[in-house]
Order: sequence, then C-alpha cells, then structure tokens
Amino acid sequence: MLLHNQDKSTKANGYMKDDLILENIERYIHLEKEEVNLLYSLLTPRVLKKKSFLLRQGEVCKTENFITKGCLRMYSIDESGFEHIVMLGVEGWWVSDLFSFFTGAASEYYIDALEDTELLQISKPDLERLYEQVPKFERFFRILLQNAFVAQQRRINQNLSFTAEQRYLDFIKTYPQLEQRIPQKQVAAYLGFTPVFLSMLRKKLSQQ
Amino acid sequence: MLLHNQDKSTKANGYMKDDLILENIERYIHLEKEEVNLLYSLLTPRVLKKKSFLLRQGEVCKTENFITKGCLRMYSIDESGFEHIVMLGVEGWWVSDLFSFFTGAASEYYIDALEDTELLQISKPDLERLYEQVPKFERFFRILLQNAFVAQQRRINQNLSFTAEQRYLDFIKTYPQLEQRIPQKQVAAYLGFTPVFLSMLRKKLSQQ
DNA sequence: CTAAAAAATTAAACTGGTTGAAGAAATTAT
DNA sequence: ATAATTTCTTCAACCAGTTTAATTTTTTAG
Repeated sequence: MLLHNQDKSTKANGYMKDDLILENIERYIHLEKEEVNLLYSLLTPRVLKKKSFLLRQGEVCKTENFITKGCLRMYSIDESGFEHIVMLGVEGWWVSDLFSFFTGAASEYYIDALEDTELLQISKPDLERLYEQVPKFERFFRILLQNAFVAQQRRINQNLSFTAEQRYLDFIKTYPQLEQRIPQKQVAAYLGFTPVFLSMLRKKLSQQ
Repeated sequence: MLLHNQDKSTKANGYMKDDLILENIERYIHLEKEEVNLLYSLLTPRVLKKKSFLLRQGEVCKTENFITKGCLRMYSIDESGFEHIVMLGVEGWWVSDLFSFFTGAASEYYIDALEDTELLQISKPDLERLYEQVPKFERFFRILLQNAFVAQQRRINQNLSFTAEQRYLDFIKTYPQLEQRIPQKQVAAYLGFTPVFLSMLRKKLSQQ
C-alpha cells in the first residue's frame, strides 16, 4: 500500500521532521555530508491544506513527493463518479503518479490531502541530476520501489483471494493508526467496497 | 501485470532467443562487451516442463527468472482451495517472488509453467555481485521495477473501478496474444472471477 | 456557539457474480 | 487411435455486496 515503513515522526526537540527523509534514506544507503547537502538543495518544501489538490486527472505529475507530515491519497473517479483509492500515504512515505512522472503523460489520477500536509518535492530534472551526481540514489530508489512493488502485490493477492471482511480485518491490523486518522468512507474506497457495507460489517463485527 | 514490454521473440536464424535479455536490458542502459560477458557468466539457463514448479508455497525464492521461451504464472491458493494469479509472464518478462527473494522469507506463492518454458536465472549473491561490479544494473532494475510498479497500480485501479466485463475486455485488448495461449480458467484466475462466469460473459459478448 | 455540510447508520429491495451439478468438447498420455 | 483427464459450457438456485433513501451523528466553517 504505502511506499515506506512508518516511523516515529516526532521528537522532543521538534527537529525530527526535517530529518525524517534522511533517516529513511540512510536505512538503505550511507550519505556523506556533501551528498546530504546536495539532496536538500534539490528538495522543495511544500505545504498542502486539507482537501487541496497536488494533482488532478489530465495534469502531468511533475514531482515525487515525500510526506513529512499529514496524509495524502491518490485516487481515480470511475464512470459513475465513485472514487477509488489506489494509494494512501502518511509521514515517511512517497506518493506520486510514477507513470505520469516518468513518461510525461497526463495522469488518470487525483492526489489530494486528507489532512493538512507537509511535503518535500523533487522534480524529474533534479532527480536525474541526483542520480548522475550520486549514483547510490539509484540504489535507494530501486529498494524503495522493490518494497512498494511487494506491498502492491500483496494487495492484489488479497483483493483476489480475501472476502471484504478479511480485507477490512487485515487493514486495521496492518495500519491501525491510519484507520483512526481517516474517515471510514476512505477506508472503504481503498478496500474496494461501499461505505454502507463497511458500516454493516463493523456493526456485525462489534456484535460477535 | 508483467514485468516488461513484450517483444518479437523469435527471429529467422533462431539465435534471437539468446539475445532477448540483452535486447531488453539495452533499452535502458548501454553495456560494454566485458559487462555483457559478466552478465552471461552469472545467468544460469534452466528448462521447465509444462506444469512443473519453479517455486512452492513455503519455499524461499532463490532466483530472479527471465523468461526466454514459454509462460509462467505466480499464484496463491486460498482457504477454499481456489487459485488466484498474482502475476503472469511470457518471453521477455521477469517473474519471481521478490519479497521472498530479497528477505529470504518463505514464499506465500507458487510459480509453475503453463507451457514448456526456458529461463535465465540469477541468484541473489550473483545479483549483488553484478550491482557492485556494474552499478548501471541498479539503474536497469530500478527502471524495470518502475514499469512493473506502474503496471500493478493500473491493475489495482482496474480491480477497484471496473466491472468483471470491463476487466475482461481490457485484458484481451491489452494482452491479445496471451488470451490465445493460456486456458480460459487461468484468465479468470488472473482477473478475479470464476471460469463459469467467464464462460457466461463470453457467450453474452459474442451474441451482441 | 451555531448553522451547514459531511460522514455514518439502518433497513429493504436488488443485482453481479458464485455455486453445484451434469454433460460436451478439447487436450494429454499411452 | 483410444482412454483418461482437463477444460468449457449451460442452467438454476443462491449470496455477498450494492443501491436508494431516510435518519442520526460528527465535523467544519463562520
């Protein structure tokens, strides 16, 4: 589901937030001081108010986005106007439409904020500069993609082999904090059934 | 769905098969002669008879597998004994359980051959050796994973927002050759409904 | 603090896709 | 070729999850 393991995202001194991205990167590759400086010089901070859009269908996704605070969803809207969440992310996760980002094609998706959110953004030219100057970052993003790929594969398998009830139970077990933070209708839009059905499910589960 | 774009996979002289992997790699990175030799020295050819297994649930996936001929499926078996296909691959595609491969954990999946199949395999230590000696391969596999990630995301979105009929129509449009090669029940196991329902669907579609 | 909007609940009718069972067709093995 | 096995089709009963709509609860904005 998400692009990265979640993590304690605050610290007594309040500085942690800035270090979150570094902490995540340094799990997989070691960076020298100048490399860190280069990285920071290529990242642009951005604040996104709840309900505002980072990307709309038809636009090109110009950045990869690392969440330092808050929560984003990437979703599509079907023929009947229903929303389906393809990707959810909180602090420590990368969210963007990689297809649009890499090919320059118009996106099929919307990305908006479910909470007031803070991001670090990197553009495609800057990312390519980063790959050239510090090839280790190829490794980092390869590993990130590996993890994301595996997480998606797990979701595909569960969508194929689990009932709605099993998927919901797995969701609250796997992402207990997230279930508290986002509205139920978003959980339903992620799991692939209606909010009405989720409400019935919860009632049934609370009874026995 | 699949790890790579399909491609003309045969050639008059019959030599093409050996070059298929090189052709695919050189779409994204350029290799010197010695680098090609190193690559080939780390790849092990393997032949797999139809219906035989490359991986079983509970085993560790020891190799990444590039298909030079034939067709593989990776699938799970649910509580009720039904098979669900998480991944399909033909010539030119990589198929393996990346989670098990990278973490060394027992796999939840089976991989077997839907046709007599020929592979090129690389083990984890050899892949790491390759990354060390030719860092460009980090780039190649990052790009491969990007494409695979995007393809999976598309599948997730379609599973959420399309009806069974729409998914089937998209499948035969996107993978027309594959629909001819594999039994209908495998198509159903990939799309997420029963063979009986697929049969009904096809009848209905052929009538109007 | 209050009004308005959004989200959640409930219930009943409904439908897309499943189940089980039986026969026909195609594929595989000898 | 022939038998055995696997796959595909057909049909009818069935069920997991949807739909619509009305009511309540929670959240948001001023």
